[in-house]
Amino acid sequence: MGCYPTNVKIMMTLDETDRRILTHLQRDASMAFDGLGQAVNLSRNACWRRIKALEAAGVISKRVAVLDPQSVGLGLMVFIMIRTNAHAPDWLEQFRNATRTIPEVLGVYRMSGDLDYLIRARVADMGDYDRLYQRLIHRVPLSDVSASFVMEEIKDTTELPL
Amino acid sequence: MGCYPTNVKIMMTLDETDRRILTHLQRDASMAFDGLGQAVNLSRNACWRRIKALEAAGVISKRVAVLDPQSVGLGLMVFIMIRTNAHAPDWLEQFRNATRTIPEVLGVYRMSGDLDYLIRARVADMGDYDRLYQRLIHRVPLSDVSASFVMEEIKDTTELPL
DNA sequence: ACTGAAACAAGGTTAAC
DNA sequence: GTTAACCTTGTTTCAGT
Repeated sequence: MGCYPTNVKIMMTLDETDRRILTHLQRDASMAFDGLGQAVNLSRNACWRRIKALEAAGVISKRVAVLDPQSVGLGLMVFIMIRTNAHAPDWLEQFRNATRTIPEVLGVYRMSGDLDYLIRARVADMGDYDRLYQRLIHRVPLSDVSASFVMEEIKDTTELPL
Repeated sequence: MGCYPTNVKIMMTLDETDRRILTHLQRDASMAFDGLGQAVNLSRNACWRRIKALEAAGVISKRVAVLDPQSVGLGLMVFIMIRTNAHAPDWLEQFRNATRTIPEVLGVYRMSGDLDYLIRARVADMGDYDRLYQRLIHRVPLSDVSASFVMEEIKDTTELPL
C-alpha cells in the first residue's frame, strides 16, 4: 500500500522512543531530524536510523499532505449506508471497483451487523452528492441506500494512539 | 488546526498545475522538489513557490506520517452510532471534550437525520472496544448506542479529489 | 548493538534575471 | 516562470560506549 518497501512484514516492537517519534511524525512530518531529535532526546541520525527502520518495517506506510476540504470545495461530508441482499460472488467485486475508482469516496467498509456497507465521502454540496449517488447506482445495483450528512465535524484525525 | 499559518483565509483559485502538485503531495509528500517539478513540468522552485503559497493559503493544512494500523496493534475499526434525547446545552460540550480526548477515537460527527452522532474509532480487538465503550459512557451519559465493526476495509484514504 | 561526531551529498531556500 | 548560488538538512562513515 504505502510508498516504502514492505516485502518482509516483520512485527516490530516499538520502544518508548519509537512511540515518541511516531507521535511527532503523525502530527507533523515536516520536521527536520535535528528538531525531532531534540524533541525525543536523540542525535540527528540516531533519529534518522530509527525512522528508516520504521519505514522499512512498514510501521510508517507513507507521508502525505493533508488538504483543507473547504479550500478545495469539498465542504460536505456524507455517510452512505447500504443494505443489500445481493450477495452474489461478483456483485462485491463490482462494488469494490466502483467505490475505489470514485475519488469523492474516501472510505468504504464492509460491516458486521444489519448494516452491510458504509461509505464515507466528501462532496461540495447536496447537488454534488446527488451526482455521486447517481454515478454509484449506475455502476452497481443497490437496493437499500440511505445517506446521512455531517452537520459538524467534532473530530477528524489520522493520528493513531501509541 | 494545521501547522501552517492561516491568519488570513483567502480562497485561492487553483490552476491545473496546482492541482497536479496537490495530487502528488496527497499521495507522497516525501518527494523532493526536483522530482515533483519534473512530474508537473516545472523547475525546482517554481514548484517550491507554489507549494509555499498553498501552505500559506491553508490549502495544504499539514504533512503527516500515516501509520499502518496493524503494525501498531489497532487492527479493528469500529463505528459507534449514537441517538440521544439529551439536547441540553452542556451535554454536547461534554460529549465533544470526551471524544476529542480519547485517542482511539479518530472521527466524531454530528449528523443529520435520525442518527445523531457517529464515532469512528480504531481498537485492538473486541475487549479493547469494550474498554473504550466503558470509558466513553463513564464520561458522558449515553442512552441509545450501537456499534458496528468493520470486517473489510475496501477503501480508506485521505486523498481528496481535485 | 546502538550511540554521537564529523564529513559528505542532496535538497530546500533565496536572489537575480 | 527560470537559473544559479547558498546554506540548511538528509545521508554515510566511522569511532566510542
